[in-house]
Amino acid sequence: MPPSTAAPPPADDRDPLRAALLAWYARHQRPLPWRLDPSPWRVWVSEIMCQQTRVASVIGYFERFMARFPDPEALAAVDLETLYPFWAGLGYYARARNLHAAARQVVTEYGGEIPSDPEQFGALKGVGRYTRGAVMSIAFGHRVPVVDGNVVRVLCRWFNVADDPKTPGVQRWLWATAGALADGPQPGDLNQALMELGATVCTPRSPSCLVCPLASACQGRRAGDPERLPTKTPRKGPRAVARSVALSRTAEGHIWLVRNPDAGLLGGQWALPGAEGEGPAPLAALGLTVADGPPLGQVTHTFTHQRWALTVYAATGRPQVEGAAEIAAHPEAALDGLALGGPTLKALRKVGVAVAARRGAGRT
DNA sequence: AACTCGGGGAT
DNA sequence: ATCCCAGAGTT
Repeated sequence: MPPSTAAPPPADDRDPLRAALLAWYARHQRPLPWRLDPSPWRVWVSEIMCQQTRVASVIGYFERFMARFPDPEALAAVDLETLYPFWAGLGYYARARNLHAAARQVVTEYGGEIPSDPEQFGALKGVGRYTRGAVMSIAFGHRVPVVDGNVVRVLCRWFNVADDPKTPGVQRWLWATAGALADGPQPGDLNQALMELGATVCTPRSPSCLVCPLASACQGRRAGDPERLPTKTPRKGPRAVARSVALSRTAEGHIWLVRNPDAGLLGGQWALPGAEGEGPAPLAALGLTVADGPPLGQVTHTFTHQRWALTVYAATGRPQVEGAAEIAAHPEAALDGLALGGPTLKALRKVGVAVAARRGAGRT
């Protein structure tokens, strides 16, 4: 029923639970680094890094990033190639490019000061409705909502919403309901409380309803089996892609790598030269001479929408890859300082090239 | 509205 | 193996 009414719950139902959420959050929040010092820049960077990424895997990247880029000016002053190693392994590299562009916007348009106006901040590259709400509420205290995957789950269970949350009607209801909750004291804490609850209590599977501050009001629980919510849409499986890549060394033993163009998959990341297809033929098309004998190894790497089967061949020669941003031979000792894509990292390890297990360890 | 865009932790 | 995560941009 809630989505069809498209109205937030009445205030007198909302306020006691709002207080319960804030009390629960004050007691049970995780001590995350950006909560120690919630400056606009730190909150912004944390929100970008956390997009579609678990908090636990962000923390290390966040600390290294902030040590090297303590403010928008520091990021605006470097080029993308300097930034990429700090993002390598975190995924979704357009986030890094957009943040870099946005930092330059802040410097040129706002004198280096992050705008506190939601309209202005929301116009920056890579800042969508969620990130705008998060930074504006957490760092500036504006009473604006956030709706992320956690909030969707919490609200759909709380109000027993069985319709697909991706539909426009439910989206409107979600933002309106989250907006009503955020419209009060401590909007940043309230927003974080909803997300924290979704991340630690109202989890996708096996929610801990017994310790939930909303349990008595939860309509999804009252209706039975809150775990069925939110309704999930069936997703397509990844498309299978066969790729051949080459381990080609110079006379000095340096390894030929190519850097992907910024746009597209693994944008800006270094990779072993290769192409779609099976066997040595795709590599010969790159001007490489493939050694006789069996391939050096095989690895698989699954993205959201593609499943790569990578075959590594020993080869000689300098690769000629159409559209590459850069082609260069690197000594093995220098590989750790490069932004290496996931599939290449796996392939190098598979064929015995030592690469540090630690990811995102940018030079400082 | 449907795709693209990563990687990993939890189950 | 599957799910899904402090989403945004493009088509």
